[in-house]
Amino acid sequence: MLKDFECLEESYAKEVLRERGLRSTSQRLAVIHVLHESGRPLSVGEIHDGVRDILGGTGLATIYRTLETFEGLGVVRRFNFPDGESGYAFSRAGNAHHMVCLKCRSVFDFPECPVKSFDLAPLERTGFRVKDHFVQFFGQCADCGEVAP
Amino acid sequence: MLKDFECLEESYAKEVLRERGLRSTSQRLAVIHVLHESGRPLSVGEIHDGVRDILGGTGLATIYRTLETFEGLGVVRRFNFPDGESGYAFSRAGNAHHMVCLKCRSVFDFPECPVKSFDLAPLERTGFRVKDHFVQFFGQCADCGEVAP
DNA sequence: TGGCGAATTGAGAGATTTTCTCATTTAAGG
DNA sequence: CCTTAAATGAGAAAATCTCTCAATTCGCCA
Repeated sequence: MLKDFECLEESYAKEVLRERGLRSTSQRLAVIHVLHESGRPLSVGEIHDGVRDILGGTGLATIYRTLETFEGLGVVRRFNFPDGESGYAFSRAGNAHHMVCLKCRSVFDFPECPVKSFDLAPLERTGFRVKDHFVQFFGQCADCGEVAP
Repeated sequence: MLKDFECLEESYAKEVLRERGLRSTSQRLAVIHVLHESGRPLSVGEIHDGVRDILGGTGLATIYRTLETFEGLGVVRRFNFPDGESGYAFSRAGNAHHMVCLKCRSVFDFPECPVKSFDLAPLERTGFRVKDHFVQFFGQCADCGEVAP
């Protein structure tokens, strides 16, 4: 099952699961597969549908559990769009910097962490100690820009 | 009603509502009042409880409608915490940069937009056109830092 | 390869959250 | 004050998420 479709993302997820002593079930791999194929964040319902297309009757609870597990592992990330919608997408651990196309909703990773060039001095002068950050840029991706400039 | 408690936030909300031809109802002002008093993002339930403490029986639907309205006006913003929780807090229009204390959950505005110092060139070289950004820094605020260094 | 034990899943009930409807109330201009 | 359209309340309905426990499946080890 799924062998013909195995992608880098699935191999990566398998490895992370094994490292943590968790099992690589067909359901978990199917979730990764669906997310990878889409290229944009998917809702729980969309993921559920996608997984059922591959595996047949899959419980909704399993989708929720799988997303929770993967989010904890840093393999999947939840995105919140400005309009209140949200979805899940594959994401290598630790990558918290994204460009989100407002038109096609695709998500692109940054070439490098942009926060490195942020001037945090005035911020920390207030006594706040920065431990983590989350950065999203919204706009229009190259493909959508060409179609409707 | 509420006159004795009127704060800057309420005046600001009133003004924004008037500009758009929307009414300053006691429910809407109470929502602002509750958010202002708390200083941290509140859940819909917490806001509902807070408003009922002031006004008595207030419909939950009104809270949802009010938050939606205010979010559209940029007066209120929804926050999504790393642990999946979320809440609403007062926020001047356009301010999309926040420091969130992971301990007390307070939200602080930035002294200035940190993205100004960010070099967008390598990013836009990929064809992506940046139109908006959303930046959150997570860490420990000055108060929480003193208590538990 | 076959079997064991623990992790994982399925199914559906249940809890929670959000939306919707429409009669009633209320803000704000005249 | 009066009028009128905006806004609310109440509860039903829809959507979303969680939980439980018996059945299944993965991964290890012989």
